[in-house]
Amino acid sequence: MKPARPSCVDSVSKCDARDVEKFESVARRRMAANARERKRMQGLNTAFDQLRKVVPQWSQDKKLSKYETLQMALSYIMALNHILTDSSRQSTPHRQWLDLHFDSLQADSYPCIVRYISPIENECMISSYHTPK
DNA sequence: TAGGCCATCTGGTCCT
DNA sequence: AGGACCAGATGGCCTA
Repeated sequence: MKPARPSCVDSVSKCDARDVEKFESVARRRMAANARERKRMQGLNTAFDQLRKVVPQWSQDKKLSKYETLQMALSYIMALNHILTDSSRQSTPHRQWLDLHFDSLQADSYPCIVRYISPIENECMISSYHTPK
C-alpha cells in the first residue's frame, strides 16, 4: 500500500507545499523501510542457507524448505547431543572410536548420522525423524 | 488446477 | 523520529 496522497496533489493550484513535502517524506521513508526489510530478509535467508549446509539433507538436488531446515536442525542437534551423552557412558573402545571419528562429523560427510554413532547399529536415525507436514 | 513455498510490501509495536 | 522486528496480505513460481 502506498502512502496516501494528499488530495491537493492532483490540483496544483490548491496544493500546500507542506502537504507535498510531507507526502514525499512519507513515501521516502516507506521506500527506505522496504529496502531495509528486503535486506533483513536476505540476511535471514543467508542464515538459512548456512544452516542448510550443516544439517543433513534428504537429497542433494532438492533443498530443504525453511520449515524443514529448522526441524532438521532441531533433530540434528538432539542427535549430536545424544551422541555426546551416550559416548560419555560407553566402553573405552567405543569412546576411542568416537574420538577417532569425531572430526569426520562435518556437514558434507554424513548422509546418515547414525553411521557415526555406531558402525554396529545399522538403523538410520534419520528415518525416525518427523516428516514435515 | 490446487497447494506449497517464497519474496515483497505494509502497518503495527517496541526500542533507542 | 527513525530503525528493527514481526505478522498478515498478496502475487508469482513450481510441482503433483
